[in-house]
Amino acid sequence: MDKNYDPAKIEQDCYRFWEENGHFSPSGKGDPYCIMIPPPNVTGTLHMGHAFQDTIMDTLTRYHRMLGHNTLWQPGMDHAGIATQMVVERQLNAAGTSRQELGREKFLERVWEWKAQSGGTISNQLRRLGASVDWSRERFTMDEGLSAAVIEVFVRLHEEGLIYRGKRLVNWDPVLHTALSDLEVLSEEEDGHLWHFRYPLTGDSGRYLVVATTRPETMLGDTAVAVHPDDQRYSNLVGQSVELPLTGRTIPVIADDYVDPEFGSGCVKITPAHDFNDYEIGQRHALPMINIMTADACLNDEVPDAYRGLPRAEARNKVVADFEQLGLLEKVEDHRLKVPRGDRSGEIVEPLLTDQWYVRAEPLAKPAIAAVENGDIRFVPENWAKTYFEWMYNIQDWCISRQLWWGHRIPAWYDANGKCYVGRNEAEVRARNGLGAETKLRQDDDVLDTWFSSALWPFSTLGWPEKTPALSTWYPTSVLVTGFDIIFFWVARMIMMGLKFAGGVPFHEVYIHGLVRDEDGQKMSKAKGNVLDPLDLIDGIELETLVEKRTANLMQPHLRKRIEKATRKQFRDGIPAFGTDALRFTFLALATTGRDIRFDLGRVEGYRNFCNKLWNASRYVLLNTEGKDTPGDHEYSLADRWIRSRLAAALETARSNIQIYRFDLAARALYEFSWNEFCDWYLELSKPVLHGDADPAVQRGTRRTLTHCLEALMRALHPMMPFLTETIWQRVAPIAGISEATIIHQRYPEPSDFDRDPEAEAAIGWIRDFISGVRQVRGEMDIAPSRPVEVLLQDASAGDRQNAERHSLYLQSLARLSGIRVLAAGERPPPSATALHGSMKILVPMAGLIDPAAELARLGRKQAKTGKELAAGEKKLENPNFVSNAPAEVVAELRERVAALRETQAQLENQVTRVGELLDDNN
RNA sequence: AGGCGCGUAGCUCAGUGGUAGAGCACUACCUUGACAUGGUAGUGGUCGGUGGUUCGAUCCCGCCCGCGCCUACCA
Repeated sequence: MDKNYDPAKIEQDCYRFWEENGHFSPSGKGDPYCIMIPPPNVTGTLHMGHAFQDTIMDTLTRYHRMLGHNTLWQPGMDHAGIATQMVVERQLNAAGTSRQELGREKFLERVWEWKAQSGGTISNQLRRLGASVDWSRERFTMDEGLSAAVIEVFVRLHEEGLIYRGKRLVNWDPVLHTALSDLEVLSEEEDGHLWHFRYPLTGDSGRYLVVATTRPETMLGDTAVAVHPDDQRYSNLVGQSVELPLTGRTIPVIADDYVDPEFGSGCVKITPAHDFNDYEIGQRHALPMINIMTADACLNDEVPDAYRGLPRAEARNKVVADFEQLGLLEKVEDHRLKVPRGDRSGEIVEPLLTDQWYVRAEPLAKPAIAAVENGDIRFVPENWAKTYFEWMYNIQDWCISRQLWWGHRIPAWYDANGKCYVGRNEAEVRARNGLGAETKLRQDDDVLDTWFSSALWPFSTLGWPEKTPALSTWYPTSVLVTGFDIIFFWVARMIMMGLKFAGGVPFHEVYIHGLVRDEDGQKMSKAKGNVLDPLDLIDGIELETLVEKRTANLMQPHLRKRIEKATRKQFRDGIPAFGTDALRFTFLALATTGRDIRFDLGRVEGYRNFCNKLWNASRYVLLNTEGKDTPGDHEYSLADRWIRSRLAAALETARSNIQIYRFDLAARALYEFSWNEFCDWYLELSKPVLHGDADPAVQRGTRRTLTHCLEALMRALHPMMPFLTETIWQRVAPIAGISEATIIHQRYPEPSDFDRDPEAEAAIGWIRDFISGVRQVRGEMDIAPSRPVEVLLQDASAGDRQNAERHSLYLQSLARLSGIRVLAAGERPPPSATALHGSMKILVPMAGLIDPAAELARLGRKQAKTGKELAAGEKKLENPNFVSNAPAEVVAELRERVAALRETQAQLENQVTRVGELLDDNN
């Protein structure tokens, strides 16, 4: 083995070995365990959030595989309708052509070409992350099988009346020319204005109502003015009408609870065709809906000539100018308002009346709510169930049509009269409706929302609607691992669809993880320029390359300077290569409940060092065991028994925490065991045994313990850091008598594989305290570690003497002692520095080593510390309420502690006196 | 406006009704034959503030301050 851990040398070979040998395939034996990957967008690349999520899923997958379960981690991607279409359109535009020029068929060919290329980026990233997905089962939402499932669901829902077509108000992207889901609309506060317009009252020249609006141009589509029914100021006007300026129309004044009398003038202009609230008011009052805009958000022919064809913004200016000219502009105020923008185009979304397809949500939501209420599905952490219910109780019908080309085309056909037929294909439609070849049918141009196919993902990937063995084996899946941001859009919809079509919940548990943020707590986004490619942490990246990467293809090029500056500041020397295992371990260590994670490079570095530590510990083990085995019995030393006991404890903690998704606690238990116990103490304790002339049977016991513990530790860590553990395991397993090719299918270690041994733990505790005591004196007195010292034991009990005798090999080696001498009762020791060990004193003679003044200072520090603790304890015991009310064992414990502290204090006092005398003598 | 979460060492984060912990950073010493991506020892915290419950609160409860997110939005 190399002296230093170098992830680049092992990781990719390791993955290739696994993949080529089909090690990720389900075993076909044991309880089924299945995770569906939340399909990433085929157009994109995996960001830190994905890497975090994938690490968690892979850890669960590998863990359950090692528990002997029939484990499937199902990979795949979604087709990301809008995003993908946009990318390809941009490519076409750059090449001087367009989607329209190419035509639908040719365009789709181009998209498929792009998909082949782009999808490769993500699969490569997944491989580099060590994801043990079953590649042979990879699925894509536009695959034939999945498309068949989409059509089947659409048709069945339609047959049941749960899908309908209607003219409704939708979020319309005027650049991309499609409806958007709420998820694709981002509302941010922006500076705007509030314009106050005067609407003259009909038949009463000179009197008018004042309405306030943030969107003056929409007044051309007003069909009413509303006031609150209880508003005294206007009650006499309800039922009358106003003359809508610029249009020559007369519109009614109506009363509706929606109006807030406190805001503005208390009068609201109502534009049912261009505002969601107004739309509902329009419904309630049967108001006409006048759509005044085109798909480009320009004014259409419903408005007076002067405004026709104007873009929204220009129309706004002209309307305001015209009001001013007419003397109908009351005032203009500055106003902050939330502006909804399409997240892809960045353009302001226009509420627009269009023909769309909808899923009737309420009947589907009912059983989906029940499934969480009755515990069929459990959220982890549980809090998220609230978020889920919140949405489900207020669920709206779901607009599933999109005016795109890339996606599942809606299986509906129209005849010449516009009559609509739904069916699995044209032939079925004709057959069912008795339509002969003479009837011309035209398929709906629109496609379905990507989320519609994603909602079927847990069962469509397993072969539904066919009754496949995979479906019956792995559905319902075990757990869904995802972010909270898509509980509404994806999780809830999978539950509804799963219950409706697959005969049960799609998963039993939903593990919701936090968001990965940058070091300043900012959300990572391309626009902010603070995104990190997980591969850049794995392989490292030069500063210049990183700057280039972050500033390339910016939507808003003016941000370039700021991003570059921030990047140069944060990553002065670029990013070093940490390797996948370190990155994964970092994610897991930070995966606490319900909390976003701030990504901290320092943590990754720390865990990279941990990898190196494991690497070198293994090197030590191999160096001392490989080819060193000799036949004969073995005997376990105290240290052997101790480390086995500690390993059992660590395994217990690790296992129980993985079960409850506390990866941070599991990771920490194994980290602490590895570093603080196995490396810091056990390996050191093994040295005097192996390098000395110990009994060969004991040496065999130690070698055995070294290999067995390391081998088990590698298995315990494997789900978290797969590459390092596989590499080391393959070397150490044969020595432990295991002759198999890979760690992947080995059993996850159990606490009962090793014996708990309280006696050994106590004994090693004594030894550690002894060694630490000497080291403290050495450290604080600046005695060179290379210089052996002799220690004297004063007031040693029979047990102490026995321990010192029995464990002298350990003590001498780890504390670097030249000898241990027990002082006879009453024997006066030479001037010494002291370490207290229970009632025993470990004395390090000062002669030539220690400056009495320094020892005095050190004792002083100890006294202060002990004194403080003692005072607090005594104060508590003096409180009669405490003594009478606190549990007896708590009081007893405190009494003991205080007694011990008094003893310590007295001994320190003693030493201070003695050293003080020495100082006086010297003077 | 409603909901959720957070506030613990300089930084990133664990944690518990009864002696406050880790990693990184920092200080001193050390290249001892697994590892300087290391070792040993150490410095560092009125656990956001304030009341209450309790013998005892960093932990439970109320209020306040600060931060973040989500949902609904005021035309």
